Amino acid sequence: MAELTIGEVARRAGLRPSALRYYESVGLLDAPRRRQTRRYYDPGVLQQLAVIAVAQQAGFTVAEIGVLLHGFGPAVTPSARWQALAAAKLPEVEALIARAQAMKRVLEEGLNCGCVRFEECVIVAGQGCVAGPTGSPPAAGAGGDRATP
Amino acid sequence: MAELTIGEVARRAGLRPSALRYYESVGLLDAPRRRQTRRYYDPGVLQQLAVIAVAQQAGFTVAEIGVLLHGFGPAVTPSARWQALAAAKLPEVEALIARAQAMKRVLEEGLNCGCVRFEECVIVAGQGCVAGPTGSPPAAGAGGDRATP
DNA sequence: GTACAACTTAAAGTACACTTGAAGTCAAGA
DNA sequence: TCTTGACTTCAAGTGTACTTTAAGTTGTAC
Repeated sequence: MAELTIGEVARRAGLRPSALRYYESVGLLDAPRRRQTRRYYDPGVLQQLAVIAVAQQAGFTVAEIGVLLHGFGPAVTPSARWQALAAAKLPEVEALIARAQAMKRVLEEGLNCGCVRFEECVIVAGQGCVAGPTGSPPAAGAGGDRATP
Repeated sequence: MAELTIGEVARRAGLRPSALRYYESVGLLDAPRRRQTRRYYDPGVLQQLAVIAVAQQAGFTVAEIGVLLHGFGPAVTPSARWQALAAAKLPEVEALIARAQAMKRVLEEGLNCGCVRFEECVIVAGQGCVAGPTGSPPAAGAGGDRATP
């Protein structure tokens, strides 16, 4: 059983066949050999898909995974590519964590807020709620201006 | 200066005029009065936009913000609506934080990894890297099967 | 030989929050 | 009056990672 159909690969990898065709079309996966029109894969493709899965779990986009797998030319090792990309991605992920934690704080303040109308609630001004049982001042950043579009 | 043009409101709120028209079209913003075809806003719209901004920072979608502002009928106070929605949203945000922290761990393991080829690196198998200076075992969850699509 | 499942392609669809473009209207200053 | 900039509507486009659909082909079991 050295050959796998696309359905078999998809089932083992927990993907849909359409995802495998998509990965092939964007260059993440090498084109497998064919008989007539059908694709037949070596079992090693499952390892490649595992690499892709880990990269996705790390937050890389499909385009970035393409660079990870094939970018920078053959002189650069995969490990070096991963490290270069990971070093660039880490601040993004840290920013995501900070944003999500800020969301959580806003939600928790809202849960503890006793204001009846939004307008009387100073959460809106970025200074925490005045009427609720929580009086803890939130993180810095005066309200009013959002990120420039 | 009791009236603001759409450009003026947009500038003060840090948005584009198109965003205000979009908010109006999906019901987040009341339709302002018009002279001829042009929109003229009361300054109070800035407070409404601030509420929308806070809700967005809390992770609510535009549809959810619509419920927040107008949903459940008039018998329910805005505060009660916020609390109902925030209680439902909090687990989502906590899951987002957990996912992002998992991403960060994967990236950091990769940065400390000394493997030359992906295939020799056991990060792929979900057990951390064997060759690198870090020997810390990662979180649970055996590799192989991803979330069902 | 026939039925049926699994495969093939290309194009379009999905979700979200807007933005962009085209073509036209309006207000204000010189 | 003319110009210029800001506005109007409506439709289509953006980015991401795929999925879905349609229409046709192939492999396998009976």
